[in-house]
Amino acid sequence: MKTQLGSSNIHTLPEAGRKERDGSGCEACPVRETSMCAALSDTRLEVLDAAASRHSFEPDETILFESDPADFAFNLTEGVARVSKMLPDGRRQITGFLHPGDFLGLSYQDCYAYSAEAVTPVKVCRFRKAELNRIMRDHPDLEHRLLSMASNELALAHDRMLLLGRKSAAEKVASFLLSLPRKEERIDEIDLPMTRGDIADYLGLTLETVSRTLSGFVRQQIVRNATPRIIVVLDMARLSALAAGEGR
Amino acid sequence: MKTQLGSSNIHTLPEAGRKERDGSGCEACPVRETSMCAALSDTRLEVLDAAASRHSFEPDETILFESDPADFAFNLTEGVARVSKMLPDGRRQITGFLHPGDFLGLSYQDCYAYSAEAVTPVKVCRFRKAELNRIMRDHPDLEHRLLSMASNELALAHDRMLLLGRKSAAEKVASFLLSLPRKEERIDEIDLPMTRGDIADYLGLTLETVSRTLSGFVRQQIVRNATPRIIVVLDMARLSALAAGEGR
DNA sequence: ACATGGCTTTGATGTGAATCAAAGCGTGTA
DNA sequence: TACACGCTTTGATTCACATCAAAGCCATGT
Repeated sequence: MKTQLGSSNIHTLPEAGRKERDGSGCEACPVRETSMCAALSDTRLEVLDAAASRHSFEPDETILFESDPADFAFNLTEGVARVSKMLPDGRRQITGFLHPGDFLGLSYQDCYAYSAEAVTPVKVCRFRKAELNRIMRDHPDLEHRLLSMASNELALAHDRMLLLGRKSAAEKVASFLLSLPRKEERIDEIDLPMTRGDIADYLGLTLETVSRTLSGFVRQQIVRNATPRIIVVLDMARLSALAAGEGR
Repeated sequence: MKTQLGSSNIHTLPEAGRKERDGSGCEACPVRETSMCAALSDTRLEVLDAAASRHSFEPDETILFESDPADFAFNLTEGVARVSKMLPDGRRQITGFLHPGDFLGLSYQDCYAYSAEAVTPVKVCRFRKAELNRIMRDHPDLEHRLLSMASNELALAHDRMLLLGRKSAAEKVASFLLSLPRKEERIDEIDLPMTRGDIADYLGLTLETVSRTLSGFVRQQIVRNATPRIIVVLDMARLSALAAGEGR
């Protein structure tokens, strides 16, 4: 999978993504307790609420674009997004998939160092960086929360480097499957909203290798394919061992 | 390069590394202006000074060890260190080389997620995490500084993922050479204090491939070998193009 | 000056994943 | 119902890098 510049893939215009008009604030927000917002009490959250504007993005729409001025930060409230970097000839590395509660756009540089696009329909809270910085000055708890989130991200980034630099294709795919969020009630079902090409660009492989590896897992009865998009884990022990780098 | 468990590679004992007795504080510290300490005025810095203990490590000595309780954070003041993660069978990924001014041990987990060892003789300021957190509460500027350092690290980590996942061996080695700090007066000289095996484990290659690639650069007159440890850049444009993924 | 040991370089060969190529399969649409 | 488009799977072949193996090159110490 080389470039990904489909027709709908327009750069971030000042008002990219549909702006939501309904005043649905933070009270009923699905990530109230898992995102950075958890750092603030209900009353203090009003400051963030006032600073936020809500936006929606359709699949493959660009949320922010590498090298654009980094004026905004985002809180992902619904859907799945991919963060990626490109080489001049189109080679792409997806550096992360974002899920509800994840923060996007932390950076003290002038321009974004990466792009982000919606994988599924996405909703975000958008903040002006300058305003967010002002709020952080007044609310150290928020800054503390962001530091702890950043430090967790850093730990995950180190795991990813180990994966990219030293794991085999099978180990990469196994690790990836286990890194995805699963529903508690269906703990053995893994949803893959992204394409094989996206997965390949995340794991440093080609889409053919991802597909072949997954087929191999099916043949070995490690997983079962409910649909191409839903994978059911049959042998969690084996999958975990592979992911940890213990099985061949 | 598989394991690296040489004789001197003892785990972090409570008092690993020689503790320095001389009271040389922060006034003359070489990283006063580049490390997290830059966030504090001279007077406020005394609080950090009081909380710090100074330690030295010889080459290959362990500064902190993966899975040990993460009680301390470190400020590297002199020397070069490597941060690494291992797979159970000994495959190793070096996730970063640390230079003076770099911070080590940020993490809100109970145990370190990686190991760190000295490459050259290293000096550090060591802080108890609990104490550092207390100081941060009283000095939001320090927390702000750490957040900005963490966000820079995160950006570098994303670059590293692009490198590991999508760059060729030549592009990896070129990127690596240009990522190393150079002296202003000798801007074309690159010092490689680490072994070819370390470089390989950093780039997701083998030491033979690193050596061959470097030899290739010499053959193509891109660099010259002053000693195996000192590389002189002859064609910076070509090297930069390679690193950026523009030359073949 | 001469061994020793650790790192680096170079060479021969092998292999896992990439590349090139062509079917399958599903889902939305006429 | 049938067509079409995009994604996925499978197959044949190639290639970049790994692996295995052997010198070379310094430092250090005797």
